[in-house]
Amino acid sequence: MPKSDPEKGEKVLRNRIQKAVEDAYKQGVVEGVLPDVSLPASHQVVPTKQEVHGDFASNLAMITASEAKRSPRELAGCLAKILEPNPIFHKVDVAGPGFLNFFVTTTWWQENLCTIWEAGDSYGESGAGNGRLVQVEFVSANPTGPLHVGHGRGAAVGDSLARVLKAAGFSVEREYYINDIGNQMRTLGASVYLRYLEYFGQEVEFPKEYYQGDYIRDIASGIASGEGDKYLDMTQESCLTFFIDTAVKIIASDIRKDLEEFGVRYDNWFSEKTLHESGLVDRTISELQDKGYMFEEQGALWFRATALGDEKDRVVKRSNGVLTYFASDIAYHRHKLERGYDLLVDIWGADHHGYVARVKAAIKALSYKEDKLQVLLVQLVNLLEGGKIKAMSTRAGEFVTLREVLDDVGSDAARFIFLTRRCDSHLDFDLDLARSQSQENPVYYVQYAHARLSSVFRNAGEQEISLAEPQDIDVSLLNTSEDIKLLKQLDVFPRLVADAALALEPYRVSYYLTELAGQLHGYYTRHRFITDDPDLTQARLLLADVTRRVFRKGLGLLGVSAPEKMCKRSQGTASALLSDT
RNA sequence: GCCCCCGUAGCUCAGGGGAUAGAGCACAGGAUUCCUAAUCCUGGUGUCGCAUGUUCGAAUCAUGCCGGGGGCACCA
Repeated sequence: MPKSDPEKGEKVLRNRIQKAVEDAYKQGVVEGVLPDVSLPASHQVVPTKQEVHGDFASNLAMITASEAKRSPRELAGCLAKILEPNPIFHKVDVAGPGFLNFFVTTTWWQENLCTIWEAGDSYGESGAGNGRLVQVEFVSANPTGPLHVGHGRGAAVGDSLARVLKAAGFSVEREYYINDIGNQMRTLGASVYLRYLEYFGQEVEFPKEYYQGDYIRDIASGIASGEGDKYLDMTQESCLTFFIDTAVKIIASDIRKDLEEFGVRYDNWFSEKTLHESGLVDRTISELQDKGYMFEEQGALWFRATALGDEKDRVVKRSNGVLTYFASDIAYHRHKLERGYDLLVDIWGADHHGYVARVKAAIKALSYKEDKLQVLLVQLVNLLEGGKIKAMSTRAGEFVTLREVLDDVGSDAARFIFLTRRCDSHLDFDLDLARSQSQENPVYYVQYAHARLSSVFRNAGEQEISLAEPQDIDVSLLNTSEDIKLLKQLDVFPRLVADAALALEPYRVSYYLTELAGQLHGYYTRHRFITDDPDLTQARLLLADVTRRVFRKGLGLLGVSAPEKMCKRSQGTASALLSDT
């Protein structure tokens, strides 16, 4: 058994093939069989989509054809002849309009398994991010009520993205921005105050625009039982701060608990209030004033966003002297930028897309490059039940909370489903599907693959079979088409993670895992891992071990558990979600 | 009206210059002496919204149009 070769891995293989093709062209020129043209930079060696096209394809013949004044197929034929003897190929084909198709030897894939094994639990990680420091800010829901399902999607996307970035060699921090100041807070405090009065039997008129949810009553009665009736004698104005602070504290801590139950932990909880208290908001505004990015009109102070790519100028301070939230946002992003991150990722609801241009304008005004900030807009979630959309009215406290969904379908199913779509596409979250303990539920499909492999090792343990050192294993026994397909799919993993990180698209991981699970299940029904032949058993256990690790790692990137056994959870009650109808 | 996103199989969606456009669900049939059948196998469907253009090549890029959603407040 040859030792593993550090020169292996999918990326290396591709680069090697690309170089081989280009060298072959030069050799052809020297030998006089190919016309002397400059090799275009657009030459690419790419993985193929179909098996019949081999493992990789080159488009060199097609893109040089017009300059070379020869037919692509003819050029490809010459190249193929030169490349054919290369030992990493067992075949080089000319196909279609002039593609070169490369079939890598099975030996390469088999030996590559040892390379993967040696990477251990770090397999899938890479240095694609070069240690660059990224901050991901997500959810950041106002602490005026519990999180709803839409926030859940943002949480799943943000957290998983952070995990993927970390695996791809970025340093990552997660941040939650708490809007704990401003008009909404006054409304929140006043809402609690009125419920507090009600608690003590006072007749109050509860305005429509106040927060209607029952949780407001809970907070009020909590205050009543903890602090008694001492606020009854005070004016609303004099005790409002207390009600605001208490309500925010309770709601924020509930939000935090919900998120933790969802597997999301933050490095920083950043308070908007502190931006004002430290004077950063005022300081930033006056600096932008000095730079000429501010002007006054009709008594208000405006940020000249149109000078920097936005369609409108934006108010920073209203004529009544009150700062807008945008003023805080400018200061907040400045604060983030000054903390030295190489990249800021903001994850917002799609309804905030009008905000992107103005915040980017602010970043430019602060003399930073606008691409320091990447905004991901997460589209709305439609909750489906019984094939119908459950309408969510944000007003009047009628919404399905994240907690209800978690209690109903569990964190794993919820996270997986949130991560099966690109974030800019609308997501139909089918509760019946998420709840179902069987076939249709995509999360179990992947988890079951992991559980099956775990079960194989449990059985091996019972038979006192343990995995030998890979160098003592004959990997050439992994020679069925299912073996080779699995080996190839495993090989793709690190590149997939790196690409997902660079594209800021964590959902790619769930696609990959679903595909890998399909291959594993197919393998499982056709072949046994534990066989009568000890050598074959060792080879297959090595494959099983590596595959299992990829599942564990991949599920970890989604924040989904990788169970050793599948066990039915107690059926959640559907009625819990219908309480608002 | 202006801006952003979307339009691909009956449904939900991948693919985002490359070859005969894919997967899941749904529908029908089949598979279990053997590591978990929450699994596997077989069966077919497409005007890639429409139209021009860019080129060796367009579902993919550009422009226009049609349709759906969202955004365009001294709101957040």
